[in-house]
Amino acid sequence: MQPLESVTFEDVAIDFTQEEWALLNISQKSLFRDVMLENISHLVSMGYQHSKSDVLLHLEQEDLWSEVSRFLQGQSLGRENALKEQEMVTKQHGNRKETSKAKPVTSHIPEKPTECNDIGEDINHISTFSQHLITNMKKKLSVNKQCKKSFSDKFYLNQHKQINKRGKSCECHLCGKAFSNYSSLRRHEMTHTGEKPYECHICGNAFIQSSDLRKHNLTHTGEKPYECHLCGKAFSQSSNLRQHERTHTGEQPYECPQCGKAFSKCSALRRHERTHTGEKPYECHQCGKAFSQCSAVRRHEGTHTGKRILNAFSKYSGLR
DNA sequence: CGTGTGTAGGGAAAAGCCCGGG
DNA sequence: TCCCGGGCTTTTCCCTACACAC
Repeated sequence: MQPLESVTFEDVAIDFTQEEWALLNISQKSLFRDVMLENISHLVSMGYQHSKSDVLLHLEQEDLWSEVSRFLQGQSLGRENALKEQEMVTKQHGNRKETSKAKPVTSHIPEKPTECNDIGEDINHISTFSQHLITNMKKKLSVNKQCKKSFSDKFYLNQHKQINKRGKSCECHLCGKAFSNYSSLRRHEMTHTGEKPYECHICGNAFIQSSDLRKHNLTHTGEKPYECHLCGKAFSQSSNLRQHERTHTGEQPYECPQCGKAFSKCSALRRHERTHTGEKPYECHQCGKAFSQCSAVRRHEGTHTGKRILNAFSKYSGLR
């Protein structure tokens, strides 16, 4: 098989300006270090010959570089030794599997734009921005050793391998995603063009795929074909049933990369992660107090309502 | 002890997108 | 190549319970 293109350190490196670097906390810097070391190890395993200068050009942050250069010195002793050394680094810094297992955050709220040079998206808060940078680091982890391209997640990696195997490629000219056949690409392109050929005759909602429309129709008919064999509860979508079944099985596939706590659903993990980041995206309309959970702010707002009613009552009844 | 808050468990509904098979 | 069914993932909203501080 022909190598598609040679990989460079730039392909796996994540650049921070001093300003961006200053926004990261200790654990984020640590994650950065782990990701960079892992990326370098991928390159080494693929036979990448580093030049010290091009690595250091990208790694000019604090004493991280001494660790990186120790690692790179290890390479010069031979790839095997280098990998052993990297394993040692891995042990020193905990289980990096957890890092690579973390799912990338894909949604951003465009409010106060801070531009991410990596992918050109706008990020609303500084904390979100630094999180986003971390996310981009994580995205660089999956490297296809066969053709030396990097991919955002396992799915695209596997898909890419498939395409390599079949020797053909249908790539979206807008986002670069690759598909195994033309019709998949056509369908995908609709997500960019906004084309939605299947329209619900009841509510007018439109969908890209006929199966999506059928799924949607169940919300009108109230049909719930998926039933839990343990408690009999029914659901309109199989995935909702699976989610429910985890309450019986106790399965908790979503693990917090920071503290290891596991959750049964993705959204619970994301909610939990805000306890680490300190992110409080929900604000009370009355007093501006911020909360990490939507329901917490609503509950809090209820206390204002209660006070208002109490005040009104006191005023009316002459009490005070 | 009551109140407010932080946090987590879980239900419900829905949508987006991809894959494999016919 | 298209259609279809199925599956995975994510999002949003909600209610609730428990622990804890004040």
